[in-house]
Amino acid sequence: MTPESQLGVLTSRTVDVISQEELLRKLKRRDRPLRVKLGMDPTAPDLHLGHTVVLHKLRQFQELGHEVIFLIGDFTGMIGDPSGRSETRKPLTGEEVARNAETYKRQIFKILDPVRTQVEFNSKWLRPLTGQDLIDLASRYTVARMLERDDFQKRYREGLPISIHEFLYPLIQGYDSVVLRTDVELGGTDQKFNLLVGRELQRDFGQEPQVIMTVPILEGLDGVQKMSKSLGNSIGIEEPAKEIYGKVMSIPDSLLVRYYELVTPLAAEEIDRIREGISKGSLHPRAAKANLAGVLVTLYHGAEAAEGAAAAFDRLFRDKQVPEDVETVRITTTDRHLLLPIVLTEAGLTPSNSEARRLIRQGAVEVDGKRVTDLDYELATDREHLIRVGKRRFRKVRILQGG
RNA sequence: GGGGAGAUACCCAAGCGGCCAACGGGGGCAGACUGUAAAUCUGCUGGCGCACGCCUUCGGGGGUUCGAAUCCUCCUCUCCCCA
Repeated sequence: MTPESQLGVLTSRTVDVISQEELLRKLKRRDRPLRVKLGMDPTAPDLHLGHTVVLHKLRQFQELGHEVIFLIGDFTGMIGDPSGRSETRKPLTGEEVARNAETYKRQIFKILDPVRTQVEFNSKWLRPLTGQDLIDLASRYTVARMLERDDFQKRYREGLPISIHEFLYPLIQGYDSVVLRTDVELGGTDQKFNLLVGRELQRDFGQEPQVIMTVPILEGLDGVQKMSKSLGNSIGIEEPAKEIYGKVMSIPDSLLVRYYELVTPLAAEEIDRIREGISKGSLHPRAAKANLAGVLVTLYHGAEAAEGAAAAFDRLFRDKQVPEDVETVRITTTDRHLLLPIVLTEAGLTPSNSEARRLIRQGAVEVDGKRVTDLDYELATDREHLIRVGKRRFRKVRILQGG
């Protein structure tokens, strides 16, 4: 592939590329593969679709023969990422870091090619730094420039706290690029500032500055906020096939094409066809979404799992049938009967009796196919009951005498 | 170093001695409608064998009071102004 067409592929579906000219120049040099860096915190190794946006982009680099440096920020992780909340993070033990790293590898290699991926830990070169080294590093940047960063600026303006050590985070991240002699660094758009600091520092250290590329931040299930586990709107790539399938089906239509673009490995032409089909009305959004769900489940669990998930989904929601694999719970009681709210909680269908009562009052509970709104409803022992809470919580419950 | 403001439930934000488990908004959950979409409407949103009852909760500790999220005191944290 010519450097020009490589550039076309690599810059598609990105937000910033600083700069295209430099990237092209690097691509043209062809003396060695480019070193492309992605850094991640080792604290939350549960990757979700949001994380995969940048991984897909990295995969494209690999397919063009370049090398990925997957940097696990085990040192910076201890500082705490200021991009999020300013909560102090408990330091991780070496053991935890190692375990998280393994989890990362397992997850990222569902997308990345292990052969072309180098995994690094930044504690390797950061821990040996002396206080003097750190002061030297800190002297290379000014407070005014730090405050250019969006979230610092915003917090400063709004009178929210900013700890001094948060300024170290971008500096150190940039320093990693110096140590690794990175050619290109990728990240989400929220990383733009940090990535740029890396550029500046490399220049300051007499290196050719890295090109930085940012990819869009993926919206979560709510369609508005960024996908994040703590916001509860994420789809984890190691979630069960049925979960992934179901969650994908519930994304807003407005995100449909965006998901195709950002979190599937499908070719641009194919996505164009889908987009057109939807806008012309020849492809029902639901069908496009089912296809998307299938593609994603296949990616993470294989084709067979995807078929199973689709079948289970249709059974439950299209045919309105009870799922095939409902978990059975046994509850032992000394009474002859048990009250429904208590059974719900005991069976793990509701977090508390109060919540159970609320749901019953609201008509969200069915026992053996019949809606029950009586709080005093009692379940008979010696036989199995099928209980449903809301749309998708099912459980078979058997109440045993005993005690 | 001096002066001022503030810390309330998942988030924002009222309350400023009893009527407060705590207004309102967001979020979440549930029902109706659907394509498990969106939009919309409605209800719920601390726990307790279901209660005009009890327990826990308003940064942390101690105190005043019949009674405190509300008053006093000490502590911790945050912001602003001056130096």
